[in-house]
Amino acid sequence: MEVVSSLRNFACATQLAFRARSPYGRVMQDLSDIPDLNAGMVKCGTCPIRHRAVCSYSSPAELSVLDDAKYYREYGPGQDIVSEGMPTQSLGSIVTGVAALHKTLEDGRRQMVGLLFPSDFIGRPLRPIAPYDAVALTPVRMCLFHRGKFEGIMATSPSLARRLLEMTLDELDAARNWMLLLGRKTALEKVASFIVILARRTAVLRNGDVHDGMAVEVPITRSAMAEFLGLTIETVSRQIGVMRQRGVIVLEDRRRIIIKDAAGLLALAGIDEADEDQSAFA
Amino acid sequence: MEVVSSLRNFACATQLAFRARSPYGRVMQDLSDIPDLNAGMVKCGTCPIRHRAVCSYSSPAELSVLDDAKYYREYGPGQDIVSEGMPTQSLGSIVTGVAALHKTLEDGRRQMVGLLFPSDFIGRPLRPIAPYDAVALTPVRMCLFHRGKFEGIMATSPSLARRLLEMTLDELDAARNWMLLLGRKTALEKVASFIVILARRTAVLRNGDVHDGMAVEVPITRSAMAEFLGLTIETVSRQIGVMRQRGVIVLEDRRRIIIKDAAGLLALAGIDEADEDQSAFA
DNA sequence: CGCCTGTTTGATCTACCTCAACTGCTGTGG
DNA sequence: CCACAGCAGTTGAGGTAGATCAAACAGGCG
Repeated sequence: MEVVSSLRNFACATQLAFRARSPYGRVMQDLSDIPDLNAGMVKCGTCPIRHRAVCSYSSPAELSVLDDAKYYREYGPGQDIVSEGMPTQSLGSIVTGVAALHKTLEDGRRQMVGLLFPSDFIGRPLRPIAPYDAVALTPVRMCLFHRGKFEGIMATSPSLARRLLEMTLDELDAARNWMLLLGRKTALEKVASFIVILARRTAVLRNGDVHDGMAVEVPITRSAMAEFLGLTIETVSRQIGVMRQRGVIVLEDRRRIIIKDAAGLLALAGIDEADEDQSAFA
Repeated sequence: MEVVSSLRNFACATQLAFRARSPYGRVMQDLSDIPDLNAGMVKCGTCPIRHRAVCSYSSPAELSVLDDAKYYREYGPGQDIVSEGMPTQSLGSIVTGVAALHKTLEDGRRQMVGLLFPSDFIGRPLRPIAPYDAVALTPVRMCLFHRGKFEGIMATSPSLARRLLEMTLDELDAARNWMLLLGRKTALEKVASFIVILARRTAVLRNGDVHDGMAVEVPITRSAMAEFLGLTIETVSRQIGVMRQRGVIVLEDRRRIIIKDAAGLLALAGIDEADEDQSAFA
């Protein structure tokens, strides 16, 4: 378990760095409207998310079945991967990039309900109608399977189902931590918690811990942060300001934060150390 | 899928009625501190939750293995079933009663993160440390397995794992709807949504729909409602008052609500009809 | 009858939202 | 090369939904 979780974090942090250095504009988005079925296609055995994605327990024989069935597709920032209420004909893993799941009320109020990094899985076997939007926040490359094909493979290969159960249980834990945040934390605690989440992803990659002086890349806009936290962008911005004034963090750049006082940040987030290794969103 | 969901709802509504007629006091709770390993023990084949619990896909042969491994235990209202941060040596299904999962911040702020009815599963295979408290809200009877034994059975019998995956995916959907509620709905919408959730459980039991004049049993206290909704008890009470004044509902009793204007209630809850059959917490 | 717990109601306070103006960066076109 | 449009982010002023503090009320149980 520990290994899997470290690897997940590795992927995420890699992505953060990538995103920060390469902000993409509208042109990229339009280009990627064209499905890219071949470019950069990789054999499962050498896939960067091989050891942490839904296929990580699959044997070489099972992998070759997946190899034959899979196809790649790319999405530009802001582009929909799946749309709420629409049937999805395919499902699969994020290979590179960051995506978000959203739910929306009729009047347009939106709440992010998932923040997904490389190796995370999008789509529900056996349920064709998507209960949320999935949107690419950065350029995203997906490794996809047609729904029916995937369900068929899953029925004959228990290792896929087992890994999917494990990942789903982890996501459920994360969702529950997130519910505590949404329902009971103050704005300051919410923003501090979000920075801690990012910091832990980054730290685990280096086999380290969250420590004073470490830099954290923020892979998403203030607006996406606000949707994550159930706040407005103004409140997010103000709370970041508060933490800056208190000397807990320094903004190196709008997308890069230096943690000056890790203990203070943890305290602001209302997180006890015991939660540390339980889940992505402790 | 449809059948399963109807049956789930049947169990819940049964429970609601039971709870409303039989409020238990402290004495019951003390009695139930003594594990009750035999009384009311039932063969899996005739178990009331047989067709919707984690075992619902198990063959007769598999059931007899479960039959040998299982034991019952009862919990009184307010009693802990599992405690956050503690190792759990067993896991299993609710046979009768209602239980809640809570997460707590150091200063005592609490958020409910799960509301569980008969056939729902408590405990995570492969993760011995519980990330939340589980508390009985009414008298609860659990059908339990020792952790190691359950994991062993799961490894050899894919039908258990498959059903558990299905249930976990449903819970994740529910959690995401709940996140939308916590992050973006107003107090009035939250309370209206909660009543709609209860009403749908009740309605589906009768193979009907939420309609004017229907009665809804509220299985939990205002305080538990507040913890569910991320509000205070006072606010919950006031919003119920608002709906009463507007003629949307009538309180027959503190634990029993008559819906006068179902369409109005749905509108207040900010739920569109399309969500109707997607999840317990649409 | 009187206590205890759960609920309602009232008065005030405040954290966060809303509306609005401004800053700074990036890309674009003259 | 500069001007300026467009967007993400910050900052400010003011309003409000919901929390907090406090008191009254209702039902069940000893």
